[in-house]
Amino acid sequence: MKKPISFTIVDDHRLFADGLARILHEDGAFQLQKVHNVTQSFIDELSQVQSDLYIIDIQLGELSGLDICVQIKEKYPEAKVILISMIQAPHLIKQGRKNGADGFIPKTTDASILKEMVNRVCAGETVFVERDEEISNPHSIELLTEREMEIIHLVKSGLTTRAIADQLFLSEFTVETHRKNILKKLKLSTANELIAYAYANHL
Amino acid sequence: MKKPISFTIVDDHRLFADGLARILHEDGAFQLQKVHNVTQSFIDELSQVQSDLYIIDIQLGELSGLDICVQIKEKYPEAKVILISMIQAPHLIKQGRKNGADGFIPKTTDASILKEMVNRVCAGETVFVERDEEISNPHSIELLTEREMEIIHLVKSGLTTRAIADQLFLSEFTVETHRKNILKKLKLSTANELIAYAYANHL
DNA sequence: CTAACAATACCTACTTACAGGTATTTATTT
DNA sequence: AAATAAATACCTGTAAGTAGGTATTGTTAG
Repeated sequence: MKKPISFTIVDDHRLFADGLARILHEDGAFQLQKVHNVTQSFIDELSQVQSDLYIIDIQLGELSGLDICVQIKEKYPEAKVILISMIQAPHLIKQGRKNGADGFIPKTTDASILKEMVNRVCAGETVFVERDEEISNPHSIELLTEREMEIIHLVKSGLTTRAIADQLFLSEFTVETHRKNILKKLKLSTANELIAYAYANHL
Repeated sequence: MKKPISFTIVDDHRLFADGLARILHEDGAFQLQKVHNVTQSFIDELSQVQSDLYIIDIQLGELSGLDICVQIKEKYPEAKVILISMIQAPHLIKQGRKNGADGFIPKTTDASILKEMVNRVCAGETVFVERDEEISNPHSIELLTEREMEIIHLVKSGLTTRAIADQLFLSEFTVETHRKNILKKLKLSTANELIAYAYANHL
């Protein structure tokens, strides 16, 4: 007889969490807690109820499941964390590993795979389901440096070169250089295209 | 004893569809068909199996559930269609009504609400769950005209004023005027901000 | 009917972005 | 020790976008 495993599902999509709960329930898991209204105050709730396993959606509106993963691992280093995402982008998986997650699964996979994965993670394995299909320019994305990714995030939020330079305490020239290198690497020609690209590829 | 209702779930997120299937199954629904690999060839499949109710996700990667709704309503005018979406934006709900859907529900609602909704829709009602919280500048969005929305879509995809003008057979001046009016209405100052805004608010 | 709105088009002055260079410093790798 | 990559910074010329106007036409609501 296996020992009981307690789960916590963190997802602002109740319908998804409700369905997921039923899937896991079939498998004999209990003490199933669901968290929907994911706010920063969720961190406080963490200290009240500890689970053996946390299943966390990455795309949570305001917050990122990647950050919550870090917070949970800090509080409960022995707890298992599985990240779930709408998209299976390499950079998300990479970041998930960095943040100490025990597993990653895209929402495009099915219930049986999740169940198998949960069992393996609870047994101590780490299971990262890699992308099953490439997104547009995967190679190009890999080429980008840390600093360039940082610049992209700022461009994406609508900032001008001037504003980015101020924020990062850099020269405008430097920011423009980074910007040009980014455009060259991604084979784009304007900042507008870059923003569209970044959103489309969830950079 | 109620007559049996057949369902079809259209969603590229298997995990969501699997969970949803279990939620609906509890309610005594059967002939449950799930469609995951949603491609344009799905239209062909439609002619093979007819359901009483179609539950369709709007965000399907390449395709839009809004389009599939139209196609289903054309083939089976008597079939019920419920749209599901990650976001409860007014423009999506509006478009859903236009496209003949019988209901709309955001993923943030829970299983019990969905069940109630399914029952009501099958009974002939139309049920549109409106947004329970406002997104950033809801009033501003309403102010936008059809043409302005069209321009936004093109700006959003990274096109320049010149390219937009060519595509719409307009003068560059005209496009610039629209652009300025959009920025004024949304209280933004650059195209970059507009793109970021459009993506963030799923315009 | 007429006031308001939407869509169209033009103008000038100013700001920001882009293309295509060069160049220095630091850290890492061979 | 030399080569490579990353991050930094600068320059010039050209292209594109923004601010703040004006103005005409057609349609719609009061």
